[in-house]
Amino acid sequence: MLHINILFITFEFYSFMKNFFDQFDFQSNRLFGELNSAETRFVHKVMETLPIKKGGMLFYEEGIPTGVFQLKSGRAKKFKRGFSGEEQIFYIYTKEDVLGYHALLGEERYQDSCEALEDLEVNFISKSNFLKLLDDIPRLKQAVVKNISHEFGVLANTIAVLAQKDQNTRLAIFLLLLENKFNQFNGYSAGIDLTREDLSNFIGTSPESLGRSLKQFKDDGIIEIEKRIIYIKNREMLLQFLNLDLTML
Amino acid sequence: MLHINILFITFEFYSFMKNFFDQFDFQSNRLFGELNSAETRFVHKVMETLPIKKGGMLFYEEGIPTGVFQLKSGRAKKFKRGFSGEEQIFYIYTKEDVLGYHALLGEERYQDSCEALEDLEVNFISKSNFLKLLDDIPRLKQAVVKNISHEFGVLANTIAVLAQKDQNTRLAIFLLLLENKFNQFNGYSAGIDLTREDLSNFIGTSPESLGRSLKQFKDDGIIEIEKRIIYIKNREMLLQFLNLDLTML
DNA sequence: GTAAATATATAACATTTGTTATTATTTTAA
DNA sequence: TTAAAATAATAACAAATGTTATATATTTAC
Repeated sequence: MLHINILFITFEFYSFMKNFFDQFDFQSNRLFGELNSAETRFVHKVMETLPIKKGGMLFYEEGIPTGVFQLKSGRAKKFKRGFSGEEQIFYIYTKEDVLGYHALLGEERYQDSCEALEDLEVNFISKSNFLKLLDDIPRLKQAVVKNISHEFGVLANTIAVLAQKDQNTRLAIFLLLLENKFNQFNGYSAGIDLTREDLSNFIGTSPESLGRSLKQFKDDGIIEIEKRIIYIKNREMLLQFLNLDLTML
Repeated sequence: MLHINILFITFEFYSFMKNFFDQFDFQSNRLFGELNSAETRFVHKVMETLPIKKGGMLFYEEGIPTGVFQLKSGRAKKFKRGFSGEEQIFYIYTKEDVLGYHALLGEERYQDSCEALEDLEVNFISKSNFLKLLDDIPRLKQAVVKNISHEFGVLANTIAVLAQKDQNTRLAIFLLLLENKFNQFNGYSAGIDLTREDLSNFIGTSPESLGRSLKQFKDDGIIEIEKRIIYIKNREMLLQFLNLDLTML
């Protein structure tokens, strides 16, 4: 009886976590996944491999759209600059993610910038080829539109976190999200490897103030840091920041 | 010579302000505006007028999509609830705005909630009728997709403001935006009329702390308050919070 | 119109975050 | 490998924001 109960809790918990991660994930890695093998062949035909160095730009805010990218390996940050020029990161792309299609679906210019966080291998599809793919594969167009709609919800969720949560809570949330995102292809956790500046530009604080929160988490045994890589040691304590109604789990 | 210079400054200033307002405006009031008269007749044919009382819900987060709304009069807030249930407003719709189409373009459920801030007159288009319109008028579908893409940029800009700016700056920005949005159909300013709770749920603070910022603005002669309505008295001082490079204006 | 309920304004104190400065560590380039 | 440059960690103090409490004003319901 107890055993069954535990299984039930576990199932509820995993579905909560899945929902939590989905709410903050663009899921653009699924875009080409729903195609059949003939369509997939079409897509791969027009892809060209492109190496991009760490620090290189995939595209610039206000730049004229060139095409669509899929990351084969590496990570890239998407950000916007405010009036005063400060960088605000609002997403980090990883392996398999597709990006750059917003500007092709109506807007004339890129609305944000994308920069490689490390050396990237990228599959590139030129603007004309991608628009042709959308025309030839209605299911792909439908999937892209659906995904943009989903991404809208992700940004709305991000707004809620940034506007409502204090710094430690924001850090807890982003650590959970980043570890999930960075390690979904590994069987183990390789930790969270970001410069303090990037991490602080993501959670909305200064690097010094972020450092203080990290130290608190270290002192509480929630995380460990080696070099600059953050390892989560106590996931439960991070989840407590979410202020969940645990009776439902 | 001086005269020409002043004109130049004025032009630059207005184009800056226009750009500023556009960056934070969904512009969904333009959606039906680009249609020709025959298409417009089609659209109006399937619209039905719907009165909604203050506090009434146009739709709920997680609810099954019913259709699309256009406000004929009144204002409505769009919000999402965080894990702990706190309301985060991320947009306020006014006269002419069209809303509710995200959920129809792929997502199964509404991703956010929309509530009438006052008694509304609404034009409603049912889901099936709207989807038929999108099929019959490709230009409309194109415009909707383009607009969602634009809205994505608005949310990204909102994220940058909420993550990077302190409370007084956020208040200054939102006051400028709200006054522009609320009074774009009037020749004069009728001020900003929102409950303190709604305003604080928009700028990301508590009503008490918002009150303190409002008091500071009052003491500095930036605003005046009557009943709860906020009147901007010194627009220049609000603009200074934007930290602009004024040499370009 | 009046009482009750709700919303707003304000102040005082606690906590969090921003900022400046200094030291330690890591990375880069010669 | 080593020196220089860049990044990260930490501390101390200043400023901003959260929180609790109380008084005032406004709206609602009878």
